[in-house]
Amino acid sequence: MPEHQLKALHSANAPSAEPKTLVESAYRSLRRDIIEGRLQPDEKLRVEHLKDRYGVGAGTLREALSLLVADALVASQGQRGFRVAPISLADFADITRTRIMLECEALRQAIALGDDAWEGDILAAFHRLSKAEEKLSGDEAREEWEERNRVFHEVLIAACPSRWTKHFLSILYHQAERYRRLSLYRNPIPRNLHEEHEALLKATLARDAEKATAIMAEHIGLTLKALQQLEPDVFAGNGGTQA
Amino acid sequence: MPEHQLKALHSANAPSAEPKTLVESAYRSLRRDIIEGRLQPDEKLRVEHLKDRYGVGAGTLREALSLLVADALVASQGQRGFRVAPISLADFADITRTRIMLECEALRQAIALGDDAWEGDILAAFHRLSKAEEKLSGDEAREEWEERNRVFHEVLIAACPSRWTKHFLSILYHQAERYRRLSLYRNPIPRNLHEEHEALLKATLARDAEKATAIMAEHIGLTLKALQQLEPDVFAGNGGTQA
DNA sequence: TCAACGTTTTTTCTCGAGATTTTTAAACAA
DNA sequence: TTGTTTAAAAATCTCGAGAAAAAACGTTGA
Repeated sequence: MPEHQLKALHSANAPSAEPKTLVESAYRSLRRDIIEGRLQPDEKLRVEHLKDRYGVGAGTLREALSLLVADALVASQGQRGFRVAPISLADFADITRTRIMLECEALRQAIALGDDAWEGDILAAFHRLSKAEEKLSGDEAREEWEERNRVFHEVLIAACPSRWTKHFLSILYHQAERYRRLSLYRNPIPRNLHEEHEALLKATLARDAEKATAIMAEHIGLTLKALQQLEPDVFAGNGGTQA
Repeated sequence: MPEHQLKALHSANAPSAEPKTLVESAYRSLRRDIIEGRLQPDEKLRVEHLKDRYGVGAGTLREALSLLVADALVASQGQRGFRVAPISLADFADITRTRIMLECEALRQAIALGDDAWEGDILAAFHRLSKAEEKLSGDEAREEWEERNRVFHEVLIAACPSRWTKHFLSILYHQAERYRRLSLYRNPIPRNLHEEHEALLKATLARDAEKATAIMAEHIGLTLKALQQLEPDVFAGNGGTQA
């Protein structure tokens, strides 16, 4: 029964199956609020307050928080409750480097092993992403763009046979999403995301692994560069020197 | 406060700090029982039975199980409870390959960045491991050897600055430990573990990154080869074709 | 003014009981 | 015998209340 393990490994990005339990429902709401910044980094998560906010019991919320520890979006300290995982530039640099290593390797394998159906899926995901890019001006559309961007990256490496690599990448992607929002808000470097994605698409379909991975590394690294050129006050109240 | 995040990321292998809550206590006992095979792969984990076995309440045990989902040692299915994560040869092959990629990269960085204290720690860990290897004949000593082997691998890459790489490696190490026990029980290939570790030590201290990573890849890969040469009935009742 | 101590308040952690859902088993018809 | 429907049984999921710990606060003393 491979389905179970896949679901377990990819619990972080289950396509969009309806949450069947209150725990899962609270888990998703919490994760969304953390990634989108409504629950700020390093903020204390008091169970008594949050159980009203999300309309569940204390035990249920506690269980949802335990699941978020898996994604490293929440940190639990011994007997002193839960906190939103802190952020720092050093941490994002680590996330970016690790993600580049894994995602380039996955892409290399996908290019070597992908079949026709895989190519088709990539084209479809790219098309949907392009459509979302056009109407990115409105703030509402960002939600949709973020989702389609995730799917595009996911489909690119779908032909990679390593479940573990993809599992780790999905964790890193969600981590990076927190930082990406900071970057987009301030908009320091005007990027032409469409061209980046198109170059990635063409190199991949041409089965040019060297070129594709180079573009991918550049593409992922640009968000880090953007954040590095930002004033450090974005990370208000962090530790700062972790990695 | 870097300590929190480190603890969160490395929750899977907290050095040996006393468990301060019942949840953590149950979490450790459960993880131990799963890794050592007392709770068999794919076995159903009924909360009502297990809460007696571990002497905690239902909610507490449920929370501990949620934490184990993080390590992918337990899989939770919608509204149908928890299960021990299944095992398969394909899964172990994936674990091994991914681990080789990450651990070699980490070792390369450690060799480039390690200082004198790091070298000293490696020597100390190697010495303790060697002592444990001598008395490995008895079954009791395996516990100690396994722990010192883990520390040796951990210290080797301690100088690698990437917390995320080390976090993922600690997950993979625990996963591999389940399979390693299967391999040791049957003992198909007589390995000279001491020589392997010594070669690894010498190449690392000589700062020969190419040689060290080559030895590391061979060292990690041997357990997979041993299991591949074993009859497939070791994985009784698995899916078998996942990766 | 500052530091240390003990009390009060808040928060976390833990447990058992009740409501839904899934699974199992039996009964019945074709 | 086989398949479907129904009912009983088991397990999961959820909640609120009580015990233990940590944080906050004010008081006391130098």
